Amino acid sequence: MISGNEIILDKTDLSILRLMQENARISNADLARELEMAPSAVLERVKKLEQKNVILQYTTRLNPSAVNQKLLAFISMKASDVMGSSDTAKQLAKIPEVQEVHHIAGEDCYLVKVRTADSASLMDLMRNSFSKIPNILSTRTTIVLETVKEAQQLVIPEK
Amino acid sequence: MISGNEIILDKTDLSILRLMQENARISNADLARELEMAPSAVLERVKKLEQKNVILQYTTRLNPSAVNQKLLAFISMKASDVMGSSDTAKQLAKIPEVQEVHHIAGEDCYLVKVRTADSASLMDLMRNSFSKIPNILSTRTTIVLETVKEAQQLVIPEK
DNA sequence: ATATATTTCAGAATTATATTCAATTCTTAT
DNA sequence: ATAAGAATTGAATATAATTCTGAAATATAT
Repeated sequence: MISGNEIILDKTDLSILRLMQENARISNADLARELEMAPSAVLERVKKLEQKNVILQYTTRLNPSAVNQKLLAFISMKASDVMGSSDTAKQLAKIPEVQEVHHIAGEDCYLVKVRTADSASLMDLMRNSFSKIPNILSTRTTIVLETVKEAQQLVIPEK
Repeated sequence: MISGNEIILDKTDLSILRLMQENARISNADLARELEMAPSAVLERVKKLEQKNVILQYTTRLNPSAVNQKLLAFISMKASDVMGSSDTAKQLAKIPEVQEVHHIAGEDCYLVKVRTADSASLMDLMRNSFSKIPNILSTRTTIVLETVKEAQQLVIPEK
């Protein structure tokens, strides 16, 4: 095998993924019933999908309000990164409140999705975390008033 | 209780949520071991968290490339919605390729996160789905070159 | 075409887990 | 203090996960 990493998924794999994306806690037995296969066969496929890095994570979507993460914002920023190096992005990614970091087309630009308790917490974050990252030339914050559709990953407070 | 829907989560609940957000397929037995509690007690809490809508969904994060969703873009749009009604957002939310729909501050503005196979698919989507939604006055597409951090929900092809 | 290797699958056996429930302990308000 | 309600435990049993083996199907090499 010279080529390398082309991942081929058949109909059965895709069905498994569809069911597990919908409900990650579906039992292997139920999966097998849906697919009309033996549980052992299904289990083997799931393990391969994990190994092949098709399945990245089983996660739980939480109600943001319930864990006191009521403010959602997108911050776009201009940075003076040298081509190829993206230390800025990596440092942004380390901040727990930062849910997503995307390097976007156009300029030296990053788009960051942030979730905090309120606007005061967001300002704290910008003062204490963002301001310590070098290369950031400017930021522009967009507050989300209402989210109609979403999948998320939240920062759960210690206590 | 006159107030109504204040959800109170204790330390144990938060630990459960933290563990389950990290790995939705953790067994109840393992959860109990981690928390040094009886499995039955943990199970009861998890069920309550589901009932109280703290837990929204157990989901599986997939490798976008593996399911042929290689292009990620953010589309910001101006719409002529009447205050309060947000049919536009609801219609956007119905499109499977649309992962997120946020109503953002500033003007009558929506921010939409879209994932497709490639730029041709994105253009198809804009021609065939977006253009059929009334009230949209203008759109601006931002292509993501690289994602450094993310949680997602993907459209899995039928076959 | 044929042999060989690889992959996929089903079914049985074993081990582990989920689930239920009655009894008990812990909380909280009075 | 104490009653009422909530949460937890532990044991029993119902379900499920996991492992293994061999058969079948598929792919690859000769």
